[in-house]
Amino acid sequence: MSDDRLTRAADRTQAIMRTTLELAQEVGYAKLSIEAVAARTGVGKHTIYRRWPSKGALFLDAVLTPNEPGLHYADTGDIVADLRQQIHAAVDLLGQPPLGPLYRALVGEAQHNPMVAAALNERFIRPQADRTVARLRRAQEQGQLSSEFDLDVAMAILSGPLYFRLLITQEPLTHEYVERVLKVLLAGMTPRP
Amino acid sequence: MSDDRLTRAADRTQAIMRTTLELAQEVGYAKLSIEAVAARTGVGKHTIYRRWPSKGALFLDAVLTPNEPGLHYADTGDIVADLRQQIHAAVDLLGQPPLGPLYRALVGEAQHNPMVAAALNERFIRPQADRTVARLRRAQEQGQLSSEFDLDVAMAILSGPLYFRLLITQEPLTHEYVERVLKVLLAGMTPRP
DNA sequence: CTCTAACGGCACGGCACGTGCCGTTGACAA
DNA sequence: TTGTCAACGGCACGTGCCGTGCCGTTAGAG
Repeated sequence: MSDDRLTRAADRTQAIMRTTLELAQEVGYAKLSIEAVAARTGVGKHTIYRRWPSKGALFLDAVLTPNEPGLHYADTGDIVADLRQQIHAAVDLLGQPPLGPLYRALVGEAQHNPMVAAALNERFIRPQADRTVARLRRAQEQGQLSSEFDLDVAMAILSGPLYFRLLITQEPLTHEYVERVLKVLLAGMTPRP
Repeated sequence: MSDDRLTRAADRTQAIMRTTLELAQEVGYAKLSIEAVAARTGVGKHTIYRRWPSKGALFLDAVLTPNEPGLHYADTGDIVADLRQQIHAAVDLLGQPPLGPLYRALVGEAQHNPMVAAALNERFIRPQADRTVARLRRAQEQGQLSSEFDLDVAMAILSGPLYFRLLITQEPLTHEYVERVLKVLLAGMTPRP
C-alpha cells in the first residue's frame, strides 16, 4: 500500500495545523513561531517548511481548513429569512472564540502578506460573497427584490458593518447589531410599485 | 531658552517619524525594523525606544500624526451632499498611495497589538465616527431623516463597505463604488409619510 | 564654569529565522 | 530477502533584529 505513505504525511500535516491553532490561541499570532510549532508537534522544522512557505501560509491553512465548507446557506424561498439566517450564522462563527480572534489575526496578516490575502479571498471571502449574491439574484428574479437593486452593494452592506465592528471598532459582534443592519438594508431593498 | 531643548527633541521626533514612513513605503511594514529607522535617521536606538514602546506604536504615530485633524466635515445644511462629500474624501485619502497602503498595514497591525488598536480607535476611528453620527443627528432633528432611522448603523453602512473593499476583497476603492453604497443607504434613509 | 539630561556609538545576550548535514525509518521494487 | 529512496527527527550553523546595557560627548541650565 502506498496509502500508508500518504496517510502518514497527511496525519503529520493535520497534527502541525492543530498545534498551530493551539499555540496561536495560547500566545497570540504575533508571538507564534514555527520553531515552537515544530517543537510541540515533535517534528523537524523541515517538515513544516516542506509544506508551507511561511508562518502566514501555515496559519491560513490551519484556520481555514477546519472551516472549509464555509457558512451554510439555505434557500427557503424567503430571501429575508435566508439573509437573516446567514448573517446570524456569521456572527456565531466569527464573533466569539475560538474562531473570532484567530480570524481577526488572519485578516491582519493578510494586510502584510499578499499571498495570504489572495488565498483568504479565494478560499473563504469570494465563495461566501458569491453565494450571497447568487441568492439575492434568485430573489430578484422571483420579484422579491426591486429589479434595479444593487446586489453587490447589498452583499457589501451585509458584510461590511460586520467586519467594521470586528476589525476596526472591535466592539462585540451581537445578533442585535446585525439585526439593525438588516433592517436598514431591507428598507432599500423591497420592490417599489 | 528651554525651548531649544524641546525644539531639538521635537525635531528628532519628526525626523524619526518621517524616516519610518519612508522605509515603510520602500520595504513594507512587515520588513520595517527599528534598527533600520535608527540607522537611516542617524540616531541611536535608545532615542527611538525612549519615545515609543514598540514598532507598532511608532508606526501608528508616524501614520496618524500628519493626518491628525481627520477628514474635513462640512455642514452645508444638505445632509446628502455632506455625506457624499465626506465619503468621497475618504476614498481620496485611503484609496490610494501614499496613505492607502500605510493605513492598511496599520489596521493589520491593530489586529495583533491591542495598544495599537486602542490608539487607532481613539485618534482616528472614533472621532470620525462621532462627527458622522453628529451630522446625521442634526439632519434628523431638522426632519431630513426619518425619526426612527438608526444613525449608528447608517454610519457603519457608510464605513463598513469601504473597509470591506480596502481590507478584505482588496479591490480598488473608487468613487463610483461609494456612490452606489450611498444610493442604497439613501433608499432607507428618507423620511416616510 | 559646573552640572545634567539627552544623545550617538558600540557591544552584548537572546531569539527565531531559514538552511544545511547526518543518521534513521519504512514502504516498495528487484 | 535485500537494496533503494524519499521523508523524517535531531542538530548545528550563520544571519538579522530585538531590547538593554555602558561610555564618552554635547549643549543648554543653573
